[in-house]
Amino acid sequence: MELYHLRTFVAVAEEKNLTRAAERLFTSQPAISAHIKALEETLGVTLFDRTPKGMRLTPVGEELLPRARQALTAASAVLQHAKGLQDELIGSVRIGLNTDARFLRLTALQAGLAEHAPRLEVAMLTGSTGTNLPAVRVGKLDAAFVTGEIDDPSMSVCFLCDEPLVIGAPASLREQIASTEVADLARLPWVYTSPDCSHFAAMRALFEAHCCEPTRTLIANQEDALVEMIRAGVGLGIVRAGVFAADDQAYELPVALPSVPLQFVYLRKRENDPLIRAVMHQLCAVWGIAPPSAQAREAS
Amino acid sequence: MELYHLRTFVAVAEEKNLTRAAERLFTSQPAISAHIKALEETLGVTLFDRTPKGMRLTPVGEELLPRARQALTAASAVLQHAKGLQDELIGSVRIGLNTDARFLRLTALQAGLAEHAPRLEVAMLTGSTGTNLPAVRVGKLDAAFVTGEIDDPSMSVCFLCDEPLVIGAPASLREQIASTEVADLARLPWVYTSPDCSHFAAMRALFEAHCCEPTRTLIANQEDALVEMIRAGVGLGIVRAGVFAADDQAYELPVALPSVPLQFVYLRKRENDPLIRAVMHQLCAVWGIAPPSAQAREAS
DNA sequence: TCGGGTCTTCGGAAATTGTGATGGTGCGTG
DNA sequence: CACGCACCATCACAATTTCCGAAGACCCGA
Repeated sequence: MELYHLRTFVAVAEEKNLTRAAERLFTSQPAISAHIKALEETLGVTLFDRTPKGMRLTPVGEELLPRARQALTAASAVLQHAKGLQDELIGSVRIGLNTDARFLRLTALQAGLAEHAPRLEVAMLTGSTGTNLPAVRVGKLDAAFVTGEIDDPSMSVCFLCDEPLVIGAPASLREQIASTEVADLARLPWVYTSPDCSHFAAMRALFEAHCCEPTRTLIANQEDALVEMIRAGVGLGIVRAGVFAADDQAYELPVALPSVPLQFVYLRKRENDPLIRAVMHQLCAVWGIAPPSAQAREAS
Repeated sequence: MELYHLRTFVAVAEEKNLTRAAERLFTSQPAISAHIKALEETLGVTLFDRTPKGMRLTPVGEELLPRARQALTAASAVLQHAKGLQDELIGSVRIGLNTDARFLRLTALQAGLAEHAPRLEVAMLTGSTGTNLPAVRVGKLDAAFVTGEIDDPSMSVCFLCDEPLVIGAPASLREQIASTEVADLARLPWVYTSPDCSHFAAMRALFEAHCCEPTRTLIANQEDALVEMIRAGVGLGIVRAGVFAADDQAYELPVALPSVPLQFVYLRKRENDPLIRAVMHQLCAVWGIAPPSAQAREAS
């Protein structure tokens, strides 16, 4: 038994006439006849009395008709519901963070997503550039914020802004910092970041340029831990410019450092995934960037 | 969209694997793949994520799955319900009567039908041989009791018993009835039956045999009307033997009359109709007769 | 790098379904 | 009463769909 049997059943019951039912279903009268015959055979009952005036439901047919209608309704409900879900994003998206929410403009991103995909659950998961990248690769994250150059052909990278770096120093060390010569600074204690963090590369570049190596004190792989270490007086460290503004426990040293790019990454093979596209659309709106599709159009 | 699409959808969702789903549905794996693909296309959504480990429902698929199940359940409910109705008689049967219920053993017939076809509505419609026959012919009745020989090849006739006839006379005429010679009786007033009643034929035969014609007074085409006319003293009449037993307003004359057969008739072309068969089965049980199928077997 | 598992795609075979013509039947009408 | 008409059933054949087995692509774990 298939749905077309039931559709024919209902049509014939309503039209009481094979020919009209056939017209209504855009097919031929023998086809309709065969449907009814087949249905009667599989059900093991007689649905219609054949009269010279047409088809009249038997009591059994009368009793089965509402059930057939119900089945058809249930089937079309699947279709109906699917149409409703057609362009709606549901499920969840996991986005990896690598620094504080305000700088990443997360509230705006969240607001945009909530408006355009109200049933989409958004998970913002704090991490770092070093943990986010592999997480995106293996699918633990759908996308992530990272800093520094990404050289991975399987990743799509979206540049958001340049992130100026500074050397942060604890207020408690202010007296020991006589000069801002790098060689002098290297003799003070430093708080390291983990090697896969872009700050680490910046630090290495700084000291290599001056042929010296800083005193390694402690490794922090989360930015907030790094910031806290510096404020607590553990040592110097490289942080994003501005984090110590209006902070009386730490301050920025006037040393020129290269900036690192803040970027948003996701797996390149998912660039046409509606979920990714929706996130990118909102993200680009928040950051005032042309969306990837527009970029692709420009490139072509 | 057809039911097999939904069946496949559910099977794949449960097995999470095309190959196993194919085995469960006794078909090949490419067929299953095509079903899912077609369903996704008509629904306009992606139901599964294809992974190297198998098929995993997307959130959309997850949401549509229960609806698909519902549709399948509704469809199988049609089948289920039909199976239940398979051998059950429902609707109504209309049986024409031509004389009183006790003589026709209707309570036993009704009891038998009620037991074996509880959902069958039985209508016992009083009439007469003359009205019952055409009613059966045009389908106003499904079957009927009639008396007298039936010569109609389109009818199946089932003999029930011989019905002895007598001449009934009102007590008020007792003194005027000197002899029971037919010629004498013919001079008295008579209550006629309608010409299509078997009693009419009996009456004609009686008087023709004695070369006389009775005085026609009134025509009654319902047996109970006839009986009442006689009891009221309107005239003599031919009735079934026994109706005036223990009646002080009328009595039977000791005149030999031929008996007429009581029969049960229905359209021959409906002899294999389950409704007719059920009625005949019960009727034959009530009257201690071999059912028509048994008769056919004996004849062959 | 290989073997085993997955899903997809492909061409051709098989089954199903649909078509148009034809036949049988009952009904109403001239 | 015969004819035409409307109806459904059936038939042979065509069109479509569905199905199958093989081969391809991909990923994972060994």
